[in-house]
Amino acid sequence: MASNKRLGRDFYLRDVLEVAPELLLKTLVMADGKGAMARYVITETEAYRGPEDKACHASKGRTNRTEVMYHDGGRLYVYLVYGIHWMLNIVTGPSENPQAALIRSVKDFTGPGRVTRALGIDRSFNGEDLVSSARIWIEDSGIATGYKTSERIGIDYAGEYWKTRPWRYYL
DNA sequence: TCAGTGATTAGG
DNA sequence: CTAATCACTGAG
Repeated sequence: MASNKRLGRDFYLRDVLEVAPELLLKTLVMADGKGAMARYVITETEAYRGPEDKACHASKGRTNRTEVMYHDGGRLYVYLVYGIHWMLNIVTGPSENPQAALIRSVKDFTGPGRVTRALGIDRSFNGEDLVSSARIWIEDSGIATGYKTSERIGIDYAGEYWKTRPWRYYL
């Protein structure tokens, strides 16, 4: 029987290159506070890894915006891009080690901006802790899987090396 | 193919 | 204060 159990801190404390692919097929759960829960299976992620990664916001240093990425893994990093779209990221790794996994798609909602629109994610979720939050968390479906990889999308500015890292993971 | 949109950042 | 940039999307 599938475990349907909330993932604990240890899951998120590992390197983003381990966590990002393992998020595939896990279930993102949203509770509305009135007893209703919506469940979304994660189908596409990307890894952003440390100050050296020119595509990672932490490559520009520690700022108010990037502060949450310096926390222990398990927090959410939510920011607005192009003035329109909220991006949902899961902070990974130990503290002082800025990394995050971008949730690009869940089942039925393809594209990071569409995911947050469908789920009602906005800046109020920035910093939320998936390990203790009453309104959002991730459950282990107990299903193992294979996956594909590719270059990350939308980071042409990062230069040839970082642009070509195969850090996008999808089913 | 390309405009929209506004938070964030660097710089004067 | 100004100006540039942007981990995207939908319309045409």
